[in-house]
Amino acid sequence: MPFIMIPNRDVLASLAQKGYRITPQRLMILQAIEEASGHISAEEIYEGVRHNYAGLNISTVYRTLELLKVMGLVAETDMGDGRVRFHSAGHDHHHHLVCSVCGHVIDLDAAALAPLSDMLIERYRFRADLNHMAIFGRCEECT
Amino acid sequence: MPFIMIPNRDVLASLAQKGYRITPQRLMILQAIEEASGHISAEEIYEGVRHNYAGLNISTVYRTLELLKVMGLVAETDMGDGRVRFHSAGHDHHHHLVCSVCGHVIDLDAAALAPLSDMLIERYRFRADLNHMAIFGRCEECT
DNA sequence: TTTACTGCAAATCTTTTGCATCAAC
DNA sequence: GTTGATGCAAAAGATTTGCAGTAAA
Repeated sequence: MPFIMIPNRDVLASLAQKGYRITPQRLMILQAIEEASGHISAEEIYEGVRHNYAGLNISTVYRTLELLKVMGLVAETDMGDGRVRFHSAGHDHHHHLVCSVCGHVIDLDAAALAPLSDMLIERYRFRADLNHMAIFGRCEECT
Repeated sequence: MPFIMIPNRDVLASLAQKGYRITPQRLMILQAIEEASGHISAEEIYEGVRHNYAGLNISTVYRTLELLKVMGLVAETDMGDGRVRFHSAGHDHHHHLVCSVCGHVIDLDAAALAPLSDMLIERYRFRADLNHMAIFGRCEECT
């Protein structure tokens, strides 16, 4: 009953290898995450996929996201708006500068926080998972 | 109907000055935030205050926190456990290294992130409000 | 006296869960 | 045929809101 789907070979292999099943719902949810330019919420994935497959249930989205998260295939970021957002872990790591006033999000590449990461390990023996990070503040326009 | 209360002159002055009223509930909520060593949730404030004043309602706690937040008297931090935590904005700024495995929280003083803050302003014109920041990762024990 | 604040109850919103059915392997 | 996945509905947990009564100034 599904439609077009762009399988991500690596992800599908990871799932199959651990005995998880490749279902149309999972394929469509994965596709929605891949296609999203960046951060996408469970509700947005749900709405997006329903355009092709109205039968999808929101709990399936949450269960799939939980699975992908545990497998390290997607990462989540809390942008402070009361819902969690996801992005493909395969994409290059990046961070988010979130403007508290206008909500604008500036992406920041991983390298920009390398010094911070190094300092935390050296001084606190704390291995920061900086792919989960959102930094709040004010953007240039809202200063 | 309240009990002892340790008024914080600055905060009380700020409230009165803007026409907000000084109520026993607000005094007790403020006291609870002041007494908390660090981050405290709405539910914890509620439970703490109820020891002295059983009549308090949780919605009053949320409304007071919202007011104090807008006035810049308290700051909030999302430690990733599904509820927001607060601390007095008057206290010296600090940050949190949150272990995703054991939940342990290491405090980090503001100075440690000054280089990051400078870099974000210089390179992105983004004024980070680092008092709202929690960094997730793994602590030494959980590596 | 005026009107901001509170308590109460109900509503919202996101995320989770139990269970019977269904479909991937 | 097995058993993991899905849909449905209901639950859970945090936070918000409408409203009428209460109390701070």
